[in-house]
Amino acid sequence: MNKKKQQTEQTKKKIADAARALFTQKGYKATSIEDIVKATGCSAGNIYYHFKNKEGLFLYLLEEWNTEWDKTWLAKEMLYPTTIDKLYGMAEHLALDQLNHPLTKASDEFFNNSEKAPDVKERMNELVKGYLDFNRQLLQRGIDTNEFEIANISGLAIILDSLMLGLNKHSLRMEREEALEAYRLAMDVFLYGIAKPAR
Amino acid sequence: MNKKKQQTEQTKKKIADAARALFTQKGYKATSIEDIVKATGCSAGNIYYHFKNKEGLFLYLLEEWNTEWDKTWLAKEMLYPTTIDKLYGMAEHLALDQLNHPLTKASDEFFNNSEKAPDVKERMNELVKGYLDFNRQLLQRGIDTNEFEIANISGLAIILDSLMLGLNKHSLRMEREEALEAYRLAMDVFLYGIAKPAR
DNA sequence: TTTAACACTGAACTTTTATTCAGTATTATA
DNA sequence: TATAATACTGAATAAAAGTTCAGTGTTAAA
Repeated sequence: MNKKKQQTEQTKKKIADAARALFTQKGYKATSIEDIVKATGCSAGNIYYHFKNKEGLFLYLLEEWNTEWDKTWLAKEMLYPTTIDKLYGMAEHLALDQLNHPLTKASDEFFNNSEKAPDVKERMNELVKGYLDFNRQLLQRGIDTNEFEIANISGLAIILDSLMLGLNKHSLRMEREEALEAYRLAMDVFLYGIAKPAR
Repeated sequence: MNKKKQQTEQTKKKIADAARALFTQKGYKATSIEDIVKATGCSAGNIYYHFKNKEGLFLYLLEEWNTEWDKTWLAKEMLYPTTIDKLYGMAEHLALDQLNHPLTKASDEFFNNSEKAPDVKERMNELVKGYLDFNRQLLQRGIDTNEFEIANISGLAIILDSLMLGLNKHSLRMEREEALEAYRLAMDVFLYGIAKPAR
């Protein structure tokens, strides 16, 4: 019962790796099963043996990416004492992570496609809710530690997510150092703004 | 020679309007000619009579969108005396006019997926550069009028664009008032930040 | 060794897609 | 009125896409 499980894991990973690269490069819709077949060397039927369908394959990649991000962040979070430090740390983490896994381009396309089965929509909504919850918690901690003076936590969770979302797009055209700098600057602005203090 | 020209203009506009809405909502690849046929009520052949092909239709929309944005903003800009006012005005304008920024989503997809002519790519790059130039000019004015104290104008132009870009994505799931509020809040943050002043 | 579960193939099937074109109706021109 | 140009139809075409499934070889269980 070992060699089979091992084989399954191996090909599932092979398919996932190829699909991730292709979705990243070409986008969701423009990546065909045939593309994945060519990239992996295995048959179309085999892909459907391991994944329910194209949508399921993509959602699998998103969720995998998500849990991976959570894991690495959890290991990093301890290093930052204050919430402000955490925000800069998160920005850096995102900047670096998204250079390696820029799946967001395809997921934007995927998300904005209206006609989806309810279970697919459910999984998508859970993903977005996860991001905002994460931000809310972070901001709440900053309030608790008296670092921020904000009332509208939910609103600012969206602002923060928007900032990171948009910045990711631009970072695709940047070098590593340039992207890091941009993310740091974004956090500067998020925390301190650009207007002159004396008003 | 009048009734025909008028008719052509009318149906061309009808097709463009429907296509714009669909591309915005569903993205480039996911919008089919059949979708546009259903939305307009005219035939597929008619679309190809007025536009060279799907790509040509999309490029037409991009160009039209660009000139339209410049025109409307130029008319509005006078109303806002300070640069800070201009920024809030721009945010409101973006929040309300949902035909502007949402198209960037489709154009990103279009730009990234298209393995097509380099002159098309060049035109898309010019568009992005145009936004950042616009932001840079706005920020420069704010510095000239002593409203801001920023050094890294180019960096902040990207931050501002990122904020608007990301916020637009969230605003698709919002009601009108909710979206307006979010854009206002975004500008608050951009200008004043969220950290406590006394530090 | 026999049986059953599993991993996989690849061609066939069904939809969907962009695009074309022969033909029709309407309008302008001579 | 006759002719040419224009605006449009809608069915046909052909390529590409996602998905399925009967069948094949391999591994685990009895």
